[in-house]
Amino acid sequence: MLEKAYDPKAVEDQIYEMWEESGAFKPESCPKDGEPFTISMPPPNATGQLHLGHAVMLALEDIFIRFARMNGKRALWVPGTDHAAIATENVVIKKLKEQGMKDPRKELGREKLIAKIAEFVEESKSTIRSQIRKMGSSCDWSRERYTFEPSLNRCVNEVFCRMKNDGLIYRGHRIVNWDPKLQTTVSDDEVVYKEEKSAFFTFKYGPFEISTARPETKFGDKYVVMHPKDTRYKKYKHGDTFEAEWINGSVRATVIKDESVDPEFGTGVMTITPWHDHIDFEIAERHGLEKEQIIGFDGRLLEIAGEFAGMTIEKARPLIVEKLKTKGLLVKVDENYVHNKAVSQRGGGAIEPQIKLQWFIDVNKEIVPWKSKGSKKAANMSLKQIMHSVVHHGDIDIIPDRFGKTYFHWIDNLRDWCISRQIWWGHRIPVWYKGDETYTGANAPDGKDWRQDEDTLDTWFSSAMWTWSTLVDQKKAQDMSLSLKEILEKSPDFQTFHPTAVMETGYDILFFWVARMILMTTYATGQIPFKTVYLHGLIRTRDGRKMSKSDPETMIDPLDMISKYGADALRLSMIVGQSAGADSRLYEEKIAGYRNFINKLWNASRFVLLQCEQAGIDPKTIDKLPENASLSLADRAVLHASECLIEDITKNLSTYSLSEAGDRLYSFVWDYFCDWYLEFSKGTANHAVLVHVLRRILKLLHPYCPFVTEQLWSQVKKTGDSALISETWPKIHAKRKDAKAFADLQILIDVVSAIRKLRTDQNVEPGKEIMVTIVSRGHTGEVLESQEAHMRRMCKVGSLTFTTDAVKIENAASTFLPEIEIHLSLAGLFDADKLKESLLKEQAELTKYVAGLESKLSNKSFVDRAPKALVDEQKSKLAEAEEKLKKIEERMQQL
RNA sequence: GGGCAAUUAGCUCAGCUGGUUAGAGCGCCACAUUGACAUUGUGGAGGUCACAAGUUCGAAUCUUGUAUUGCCCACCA
Repeated sequence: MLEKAYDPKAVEDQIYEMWEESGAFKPESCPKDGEPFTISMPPPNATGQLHLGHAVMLALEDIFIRFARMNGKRALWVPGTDHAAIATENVVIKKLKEQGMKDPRKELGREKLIAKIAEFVEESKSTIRSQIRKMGSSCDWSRERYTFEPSLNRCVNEVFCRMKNDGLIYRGHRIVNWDPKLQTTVSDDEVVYKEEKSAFFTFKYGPFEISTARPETKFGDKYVVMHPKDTRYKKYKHGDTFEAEWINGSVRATVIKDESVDPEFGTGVMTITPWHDHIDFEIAERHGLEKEQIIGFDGRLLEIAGEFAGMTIEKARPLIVEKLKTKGLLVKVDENYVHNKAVSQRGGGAIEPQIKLQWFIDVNKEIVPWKSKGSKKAANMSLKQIMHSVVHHGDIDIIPDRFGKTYFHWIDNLRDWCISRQIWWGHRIPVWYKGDETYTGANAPDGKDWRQDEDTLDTWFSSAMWTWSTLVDQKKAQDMSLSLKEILEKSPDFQTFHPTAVMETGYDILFFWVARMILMTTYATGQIPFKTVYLHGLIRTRDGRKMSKSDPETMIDPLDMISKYGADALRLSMIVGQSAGADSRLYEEKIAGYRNFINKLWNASRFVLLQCEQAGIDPKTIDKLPENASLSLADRAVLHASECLIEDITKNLSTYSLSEAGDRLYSFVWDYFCDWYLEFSKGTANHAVLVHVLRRILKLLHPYCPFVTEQLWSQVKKTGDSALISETWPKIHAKRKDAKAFADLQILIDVVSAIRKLRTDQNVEPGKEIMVTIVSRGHTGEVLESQEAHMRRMCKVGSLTFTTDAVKIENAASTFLPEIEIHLSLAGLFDADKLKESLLKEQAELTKYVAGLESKLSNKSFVDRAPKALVDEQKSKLAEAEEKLKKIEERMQQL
């Protein structure tokens, strides 16, 4: 027999092991003719700890995959980890510094540092793996991949080379986001802006006044730019030159007219620093102006700064201002100027735009042949256009769809993607140099002195291939005689399981990752990476704040919660009540609430088993259900309800409405199955129905709470049935539907509730037996009479009298339902005042209700225009209410 | 500056294309408890659905505006 309370700790690990050993996670265990259904797990960073973001992702994907598996699909969930280039290198360098190394990059050199990082990653990976298991994730570990393993590296190199040959990857001097702290470039998406108050200076510059928050960049400024239509500066012509006294002496400056200048801002005139500002760079490009580097890659001023050369910006800024002031060039200072400072998302340091020789992906070159399903014909498109097309034409659905708009907006503003990074941990750029010669390929060409490009690729370059690079055959991927196309053709997994079914991830990486997977996969394979994108929101604290590592009070550690409440409870707490794309709040009481639910399910099952045991029946022998005709009212009603339940849950899960389905299951189990059906079953249990319905519940609930359902399944499954994970999804039996029985039982439930309320109103002592007289006619009367035993037990009623005639009532509390009068006799206990009070209250409510209905029904427009069924319904409701009101009035008179 | 969303009970949230007297969980109050379950049961209190106008026979639901909050994008030198 089961323990009194469910103890997740005692069973979860064992069950997981059992699943894994049984091979149930592999698609090979699914029916051979099943439709493939694939999910690529967004690979957690190999360095990290499992956090709530991962937990919610794992829970959602596991539900999708288990549902698909139980529905006979060949379900494959590919797990893996990401080498997370910058993030990982940072973590390891930080650790090495803590261990006393001053500059690990210099001290170790490239080879050794990479080895150190690799070593560290291997350790962390096993932590992540075990944490993923703790969540109950049914992913195929035999297919686990890593973004930095040889087969993926091959894919990266192949795609890079092809893109370069197609002219989609180019190398050029462009302005990029330089992170002086991490000593690397970062992409536009890796720059975040922080509001900052800083001094805003206005200086004299020749005949003009110019303003800046960054005087330290101004050494080389020799262009003043203004709007061509600005009348204040009409007398200056484009190309005019003038002498201006400046920081280190006089400079010769040129007037430039450009429409990008806002005449309303400041003086309407600005000087430009093309080397260190995106906008200035564009202006300079437009007019063919000279560009000069002012700040070095180490963040210090260069020779051009004269006496300030070698200083950091922080140090130089006040000195430069001071110097300009003594020269009489400082006009004013606004100390309260608020501007957005560009900061590195990874390193947290300031971003310094720089011009640098870097590798880029051209997103505007229209040379890739593509045809969306929804579009008429194939055309040569740019990567940008393909990204737009597949979502626009519905090849890919985004849930929730409002993110489609955000996605399009992002694409419209997309610039060429800088893919090179000056770090060591990552896929090295497969380009080789020797003198003026360049060679593109994974390996150096024959001959001496070929040097490989020092840079590595943006980590998202390789993760962008995740859905398919994880499916290539690893051996074939090492065969250098094959092209990428041939490798794909000879990879059975790729042929079977790609495109994947659904990509489930946080909306915060829609641009970073989802968009880039679409870009890379359509280009490299000619296929979309996934059919559906399901985006989940951020998990926040109870008061809506972001959980952050720096504030441990607010952090909820999923592993703590699992050991405290079980993985099932955690999963439910993150899924039920949350909708796609919306942030949600999580706190411990919520998880505890779902733990209670799991325990409720446990005990309900325990009750069922106990009933079987007492009757000497082995639940495992229970197979077929008896015919409907031989079942009790409650049995038929619960079977009907369970048919409806299957319908709803199946529909909701098929449309990714997980919260609705979870909520429905929760209230079915607790409010219907436990509170009513099991109560009815006490004394007159039908073991076949009990076990049958419980089995269904376990199946339907399994995707949500895999552990507890699997454990209970082992107790109630039919001999010969497999583990629940591999069971088939329940089918609907139309024959078992019996809406009439369901409605009849509802009458009974209403009566029982009404009697309970009377008891409470009258303060009837617990355990005290009471007498009840029920007046009802026709079918209702028959139903009630047939359920006498149940009613007596559930209401703790001593004697129950049924009659079809009105009765004379004295010393009784009364209440009225449609077609039913209930009188509760309480010799010596009857409190007329209390009854009066509650009748008065009910009368008042009812009067209001009746008045509302009457005015509605006397409204001609309503009667004419509203659907007839609605009008009839309201009419009968009115009649019912009026009758009830009459009865209450009569009863009041008697008192 | 541009865009997207949210505003319903003390708290966290449902409420689908307009139609019963607006729901749930937690919390609160009262009562119960050897019974599958105190990780429980029964009953209850608590909401003019942010505000205003409009469309409609009828609005939490549709339209417009206002306020507040949150997020994303751009970034003004």
